[in-house]
Amino acid sequence: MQTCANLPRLIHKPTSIKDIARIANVSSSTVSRALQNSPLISRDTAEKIQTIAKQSGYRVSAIARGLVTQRTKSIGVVVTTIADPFVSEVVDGIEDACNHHGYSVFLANSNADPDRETKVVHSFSERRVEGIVVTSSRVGALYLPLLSEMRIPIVLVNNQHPGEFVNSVLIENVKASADVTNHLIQLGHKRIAYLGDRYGYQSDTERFAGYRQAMERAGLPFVPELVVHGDGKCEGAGPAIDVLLHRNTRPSAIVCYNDMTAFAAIRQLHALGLCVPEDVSVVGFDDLFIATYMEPPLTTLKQPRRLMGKLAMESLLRLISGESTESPIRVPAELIIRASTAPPRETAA
Amino acid sequence: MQTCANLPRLIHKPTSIKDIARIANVSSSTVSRALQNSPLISRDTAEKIQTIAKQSGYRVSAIARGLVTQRTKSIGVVVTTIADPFVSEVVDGIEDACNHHGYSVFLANSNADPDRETKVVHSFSERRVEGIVVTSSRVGALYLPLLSEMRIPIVLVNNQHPGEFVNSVLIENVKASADVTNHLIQLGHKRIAYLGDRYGYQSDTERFAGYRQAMERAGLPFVPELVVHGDGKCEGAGPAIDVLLHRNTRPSAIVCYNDMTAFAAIRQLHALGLCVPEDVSVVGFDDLFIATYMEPPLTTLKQPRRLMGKLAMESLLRLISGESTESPIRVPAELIIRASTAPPRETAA
DNA sequence: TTGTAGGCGTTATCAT
DNA sequence: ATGATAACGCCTACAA
Repeated sequence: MQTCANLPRLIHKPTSIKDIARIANVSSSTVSRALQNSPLISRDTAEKIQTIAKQSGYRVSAIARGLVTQRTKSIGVVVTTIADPFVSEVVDGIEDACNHHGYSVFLANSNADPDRETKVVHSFSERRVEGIVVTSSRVGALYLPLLSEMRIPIVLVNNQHPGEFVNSVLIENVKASADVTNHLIQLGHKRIAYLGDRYGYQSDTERFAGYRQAMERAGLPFVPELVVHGDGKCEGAGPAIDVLLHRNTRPSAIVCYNDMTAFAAIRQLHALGLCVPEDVSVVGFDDLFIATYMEPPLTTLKQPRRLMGKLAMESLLRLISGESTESPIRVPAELIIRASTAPPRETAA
Repeated sequence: MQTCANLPRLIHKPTSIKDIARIANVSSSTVSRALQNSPLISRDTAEKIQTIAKQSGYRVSAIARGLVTQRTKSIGVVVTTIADPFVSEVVDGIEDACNHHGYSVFLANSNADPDRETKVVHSFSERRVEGIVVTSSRVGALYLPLLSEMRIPIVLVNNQHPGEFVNSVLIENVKASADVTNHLIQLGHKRIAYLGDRYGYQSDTERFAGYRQAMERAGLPFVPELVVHGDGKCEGAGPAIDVLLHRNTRPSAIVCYNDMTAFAAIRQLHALGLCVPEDVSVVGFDDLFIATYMEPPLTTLKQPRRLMGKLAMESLLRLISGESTESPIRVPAELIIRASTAPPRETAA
């Protein structure tokens, strides 16, 4: 338990280009140039200056530089919550790409609150970020007015919106969802339920479309009773499962909007005395790392999350540099078959 | 698939205080004051100016302001990887606290690479962040020289280091680990193993100490054979379990360094045909949200991660404002008993 | 190769 | 209550 009062620090001021200039007996422009390895500087002075800079622990003020260059080399990332495992991996990819390009990232949670989200974007705007990437927001519509006003390029991950400075990176949801539904169909399932998300997320809509497409192509009837909605998180799935199982048509398999939903669904099924996959097959979407560790290990769709972050950032950089870009960028999801799916009871052996 | 070439944006410049001044026919200082609701301004002009500001979509340049005020209202957060569920929740707490205080957060991954970590801190320094929080780094020692040079307050989460501008927020690891070990002892276990982390993390050391303390106080012998090390992640635990089970003394319970390790351990035990908790009890540390969803649900220690982030940020703010502070801050972990622990076979019934 | 001067968008310190 | 002016730390013509 140590205590420290450290007011003196507040007086401290970092060494500036001028300080170095004084020591080196040159003008501050010379220092500036030397520090940027400008070819207009003699070897000698350049070295001398760099030595002094190092010794004095000099660090350019990115903020002073930003003021004059009008480029902050920073971007903003707004997420619903960074605590979401899907989101955090995407951000990991974004951050990595940022490094490679000398950018820094501002991070902000919106907590899915439109007000908060607006404030965040404003704050980013004040900080003069060169671009913004938004992951998994359902309020993409908010950005259109905001950005036309701010003229900052934006990239949406798992959400889409038309617009001049707006790009998107999306999973091939329809195909992926159809893939996993087909997997169930091939196992012999006929009464396949869809457990979706409550909010009007684009990804939910698309996954639902893929589900319907696969059912239709297989000549299986679409039964509205087999469609139910959670809230995209664990909490909502339990009740949704209850509802589903108390309807007339009982499913032999459930396509879940995402892994979290699937976890909760499986748990609820267990609570109701049902076995997975013996009584009901369950599939997720995401391939969170714990999907492997579940009992049973979850059949799901693997999204290249880090890659999505990387692509989003690269797309943003293109937007920033004024290059023409292609949008949306669609990335494929890979079907990972594990043990939560099996042929239905009546068909199996 | 839409294409857009948007070079014009690059020419665009945000409206400044001067623009507003011109429109309102006042000096820029008046505008500055009006925008800050200075009492030195007449109601009328203030309103007029604010209206114009709103209409023209004016946003203060935080960077210009920062240059003159010498306060950026920003902090840096360095993490090994934001994709780690423990880390991301801590960051969630930090971010939240930042909001409440008008701060923005720069996020950077170090990937546990000292070089990278140094670069990150330098980058933060250039951006003139007012403080830095570092989570779960094992290279805390790096910071001492760096920061004495930069004089930026730092708060370490789950790591500790003495120093003038350094504070720490830590879990009461020793007690928590002793608690969970005691839980096993009370169930009747005697051959309790410890599955630790490979790196020299402080938290690992402390948890190991708690384990030993509990064993000793219960009069149980310390068996070095029962101690094995993974790598703090899933990958390392499997092999470690193999090693452990091929030694002479077979444990009836395993205290794992964290939940991830525990998941992997359970999985490996299953692979070896052993049942949890019938054959071997397993406990984790963290209470990741999926701990509930595991089969069996994991007995573990719940760390108040969000709170830790919040406390870290508040501690940092105090450091920033030069207040004297108390360090380290220790937060308790709560024992959550679930189904992965049971009396050992020979004792049961 | 180096120096001078001006400005980036604010705030702060004087005056008025 | 408002305006003029000078910073803040850096970059970049333009001059020398």
